[in-house]
Amino acid sequence: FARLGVKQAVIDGEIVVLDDKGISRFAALQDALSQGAGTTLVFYAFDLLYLDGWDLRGVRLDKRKDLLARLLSGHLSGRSAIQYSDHVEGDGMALFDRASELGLEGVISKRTDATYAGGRSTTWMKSKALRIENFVIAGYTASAAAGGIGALGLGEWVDGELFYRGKTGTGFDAAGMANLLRRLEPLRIPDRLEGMPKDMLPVRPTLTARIQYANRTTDNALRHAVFKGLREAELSTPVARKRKRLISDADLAGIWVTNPTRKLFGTSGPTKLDIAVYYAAVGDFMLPHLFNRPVSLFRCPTKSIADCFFQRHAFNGMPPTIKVFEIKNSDDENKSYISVEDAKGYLALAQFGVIEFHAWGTHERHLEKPDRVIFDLDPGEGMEWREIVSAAVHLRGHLEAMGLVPFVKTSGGKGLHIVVPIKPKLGWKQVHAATSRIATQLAATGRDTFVTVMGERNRKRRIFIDFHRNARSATAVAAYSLRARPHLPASTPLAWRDLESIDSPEDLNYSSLPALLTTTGDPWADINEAARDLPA
DNA sequence: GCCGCTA
DNA sequence: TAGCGGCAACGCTTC
DNA sequence: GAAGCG
Ligand SMILES: [Mn+2]
Ligand SMILES: [Mn+2]
Repeated sequence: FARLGVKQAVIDGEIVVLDDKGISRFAALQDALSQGAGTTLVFYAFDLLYLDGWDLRGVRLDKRKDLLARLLSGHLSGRSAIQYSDHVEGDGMALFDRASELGLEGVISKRTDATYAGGRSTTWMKSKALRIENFVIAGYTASAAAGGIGALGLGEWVDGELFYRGKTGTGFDAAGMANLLRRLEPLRIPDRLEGMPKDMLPVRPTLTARIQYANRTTDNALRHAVFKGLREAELSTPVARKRKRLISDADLAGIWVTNPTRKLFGTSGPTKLDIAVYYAAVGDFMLPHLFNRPVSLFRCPTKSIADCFFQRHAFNGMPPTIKVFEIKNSDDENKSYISVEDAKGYLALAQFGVIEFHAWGTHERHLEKPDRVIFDLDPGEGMEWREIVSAAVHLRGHLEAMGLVPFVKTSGGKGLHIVVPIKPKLGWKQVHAATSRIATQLAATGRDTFVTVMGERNRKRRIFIDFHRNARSATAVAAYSLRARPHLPASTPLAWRDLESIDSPEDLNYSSLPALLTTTGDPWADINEAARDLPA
């Protein structure tokens, strides 16, 4: 400001932080203000109220901006900390559409002949851009005239509860509608959400749609909602391979649970039966990775998510075919441990409220010689999904250069697991140390991206390479295990070529995964043949 | 979710 | 017999 | 030695 050719001026404007596309991001400004340094603040000047003795508040807007532009001109470059906030006269609608497209927050419109007025007034208005967000499809209205569906009923999860948010009747063509109808019809359920119209047919809220809308009514319903497509994961179809059946029809017929309709968390969402059905559906793919490994179960037998607990020892009432054996702990005491060794025991665990399976990186037959190691990439706050993906690809290259064959799965949360099959030759101490070295080497290639230490605040905006899952008695969530969170995401093995096409790992969950697996099969089917020697 | 104790 | 309470991991790292 | 972490 000191360089401007002026003694005193009052300039109205806004301080912003721009992202790499030059778009103002409020969240980035908050970050910048709380962290103090490191980012570049920019002041956008949009009005001039006073200039060297002249009060300009009574002057027309177009004249004021003209003066402002002349005051600043000659002092600004594209990188200056002060920028002139330019305007467009005339076609407001076209500008608004373009702003929506670019993902801008919206448009401010002002009358060119207006004098300055602080606060709200009729001479200017703010038009928030249309936004696209995800909503659950909670129902639909049937309409023969429209070709099946009249409108989709939309829902939104808030604290584990589903609320009706209105409907949309536009955005789908004939083919899209036929597909939607085919998907929605089998999902019909009896109970309507509060506020849902009487002619709407409620469905299980398992499909998510991208919905564009302008704003919300006072009771939070969407205005001008437009269907922009289903949000779902898409995976590649490999050359057909025969599905090896590990679960027989007799096993399936024997599935039994008490309280099948018990909602796991809160008043809506998945039930105990959903868990049983999911594990029955994925068992053929999951069991090869689970059989005969010491396993810890994460159980949620009651309604309260806070009462969930880990169980690694044998327990009363256990399914009879769950195997029990002894393992010495670090104090040399014998403790009972368990493993799954047939489909019957596996399927029976749903009755005990088992949601998650966590396995050791070894088999009972050679307990002290691990056969799989895992690098758990944990994103710190502020890490984007695509950054985790590129970190995983980076680590893959590193491991392949060592002659190893890495596999990838989602963790079920926000991270990724890189799993490497190894020949069971080294002991736990050596394996843990070897993975520590690999993690440290990787971290050295990007100090700003990676950390290998657990505690430390520095995990913010970094990826923690957690190699400690490779210590004796440590576990990692098993391939295809669900996670005990509201929409039951699954830890999902992926083909490397599919990794980049996933944009939100929560789309891989108890409801979507069984169908996806019937076309993809298990991308880890050949993992055991890929075991190599881990350099000690 | 299950078991064992108590009223 | 209905109801209630106890119970269901662990080892390593970091402070 | 206690607290945090997964
Ligand atoms: Mn993780
Ligand atoms: Mn971790």
